[in-house]
Amino acid sequence: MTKDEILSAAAQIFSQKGFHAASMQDIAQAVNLQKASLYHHISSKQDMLLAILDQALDLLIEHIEQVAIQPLPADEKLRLAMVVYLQAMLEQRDLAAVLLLEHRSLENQYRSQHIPRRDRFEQLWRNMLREGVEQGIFNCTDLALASRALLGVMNWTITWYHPNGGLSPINIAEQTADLFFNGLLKREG
Amino acid sequence: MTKDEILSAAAQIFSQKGFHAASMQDIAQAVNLQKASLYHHISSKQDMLLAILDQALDLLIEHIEQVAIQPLPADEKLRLAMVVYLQAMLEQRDLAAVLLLEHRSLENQYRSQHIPRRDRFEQLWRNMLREGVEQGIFNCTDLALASRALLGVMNWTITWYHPNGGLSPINIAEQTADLFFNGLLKREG
DNA sequence: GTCTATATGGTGATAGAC
DNA sequence: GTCTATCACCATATAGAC
Repeated sequence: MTKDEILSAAAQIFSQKGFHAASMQDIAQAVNLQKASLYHHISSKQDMLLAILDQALDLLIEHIEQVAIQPLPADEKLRLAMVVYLQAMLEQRDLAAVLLLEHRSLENQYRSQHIPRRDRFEQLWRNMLREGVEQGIFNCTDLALASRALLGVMNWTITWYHPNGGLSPINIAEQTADLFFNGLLKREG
Repeated sequence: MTKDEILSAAAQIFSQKGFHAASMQDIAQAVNLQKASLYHHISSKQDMLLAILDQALDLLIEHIEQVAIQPLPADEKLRLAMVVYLQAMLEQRDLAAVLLLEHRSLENQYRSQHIPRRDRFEQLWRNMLREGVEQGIFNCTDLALASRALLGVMNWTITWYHPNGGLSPINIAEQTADLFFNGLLKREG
């Protein structure tokens, strides 16, 4: 048994039941161990949560940064980032769900380790929006609000997506990007 | 002590700590009772959660329905609904946060009571989108996806809004509606 | 309607054998 | 590295006095 296998099982259970409703017993059972044996690999339940959050954030940051550094027009870059982000999110649903919905279960001491990385992640989105404003192609009066709207429209997907629901991740990603870029209203003419 | 006072305190604590992390002890303390005394007013913790979810949903449905029945052009109607919804949500943050983030802590038997109302709520949004499509003013190929994007951009607000954060609810509501209607891209010309 | 006391069971975590 | 056994604690909920 490896630490990664345990974290993977834990992520699945945390995402299904929520951090506090999930017990060490549940996790041990999922990997066919006694719960005491888990503590050979991890030091506490909070420690597991932090590890999962960091792992999820690393995964997403890595994807987004690869897009962010490319010399593309801001609209193409942001669209690509949205598609890449949504695909990664929906293909690693357990990790993403824990990152987005369980991060508040982190106790203060652990949270202070995690927060800086999360800020950097949000900064990536804000910077991509800023580029578009500077290039005169984004219509955006408040960068902070726009980046939160952008994250909202993407992150909320984790609350309703099911892999057998008819829409594929790429399909969802493209349509969501279209809607966010063009808006709901039909253009005149 | 009334049931409503207890539910109100419970909503605040559920929204702060999450349902499972909040104890009956916490709630009793918040209303200056012994935890055993709570059971004179409510029958279980799950019962409290269901009551809060229903209360929150009632509040929001009531607001949205009042807008939905008005004979307005679809774009004006949806914009008004968004503003009304966001204002109600941000002014009743505790209720809304429990509704949006803790509903999955409901056990199956309780959930089956709650789900039909929730479906009706989502149907209200979908219908308003449909009206706009029928009137030829909304650009929307997939009603289900668009309504989820719409709910995402609004509901995510509950995860970051703080009343002393500079932006007022009405301010947030107007800007969010603008962005969702017009899109991020600047129009040509 | 609120209290004290308690039943009953699960929790995260540790000790120490193998 | 995994086990059995156990600790100390907290959870939801109930019983019954006042």
